[in-house]
Amino acid sequence: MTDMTDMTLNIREMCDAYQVTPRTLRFYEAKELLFPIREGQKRLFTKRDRARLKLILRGKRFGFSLEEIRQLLDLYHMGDQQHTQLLRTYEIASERLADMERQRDELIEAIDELKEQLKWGEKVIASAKNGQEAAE
Amino acid sequence: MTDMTDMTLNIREMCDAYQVTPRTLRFYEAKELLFPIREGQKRLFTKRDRARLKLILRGKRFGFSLEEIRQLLDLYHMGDQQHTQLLRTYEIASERLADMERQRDELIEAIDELKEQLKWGEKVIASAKNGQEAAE
DNA sequence: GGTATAGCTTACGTCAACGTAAGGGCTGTG
DNA sequence: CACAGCCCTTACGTTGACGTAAGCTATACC
Repeated sequence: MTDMTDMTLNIREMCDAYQVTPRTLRFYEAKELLFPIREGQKRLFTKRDRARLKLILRGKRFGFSLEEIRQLLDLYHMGDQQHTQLLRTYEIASERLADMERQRDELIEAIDELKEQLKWGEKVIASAKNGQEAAE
Repeated sequence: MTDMTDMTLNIREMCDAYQVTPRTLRFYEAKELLFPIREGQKRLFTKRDRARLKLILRGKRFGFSLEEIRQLLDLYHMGDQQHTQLLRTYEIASERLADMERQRDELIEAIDELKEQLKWGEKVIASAKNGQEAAE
């Protein structure tokens, strides 16, 4: 077996893998969302960074700010934290979960409503088309 | 019956009703998301404005930009549009709907995962507590 | 008439999340 | 060694969605 060393990606590979720009990755590092190791001055992104980036991108799609995401990430990465900090993180995550559930419910409702509107739109379009045909 | 005239709200009432600032309402008017009528130079928000504002605020919670929302609003308000414009609006709304459905699915998945993490967090917290008790 | 209250306009300020430009370093290749 | 190709840092620019301050206006009340 080819020594499947705990593969790291350089910045270019990382960008291609996740459809982001180098600037974005460096920005996330500056904001302490990612912690690539260094080889000389070049960044090497680990498996851990890849897991975190996935979560970051997902969080963004749900409208969370990077700061909120940073706090959430802590939850996924607490091994030897202090108890109180851990509790705080747990609370934050619980709130976030409630947010997400609310958002999900509202989203489901909004989807229904929009579907209704689209049905209505189809009717209008169809009748407009008929009107046009009649005018020809 | 007290003449239930098609009640309009002034800017203050509107703000209180929807938890937004006057600046926000003026901003939305400038961006042509709302169309309050004028009494002198004062704005009066109609039932239509209230319906639109609800949709705007919801759209925002889903991470849509004001411009995207503006296009969507057209769908809820097309009476005498031209056919092509109407079609375009319909398309935009359809895309938006697809977005929302994707978002919903992803959200549901993320909720599950976060729940898992929280369960795990509970375990860590519980065991940390035991350790502390044992140390006392 | 004075002034408090509410609303208005104009315009500059702010914050997040990057974009983009400028200049420097390392490595390999002809 | 010259030059290309990547990567790096520093730092100013940009966009969206308002915040905020300054100064004007109209109505209400004393």
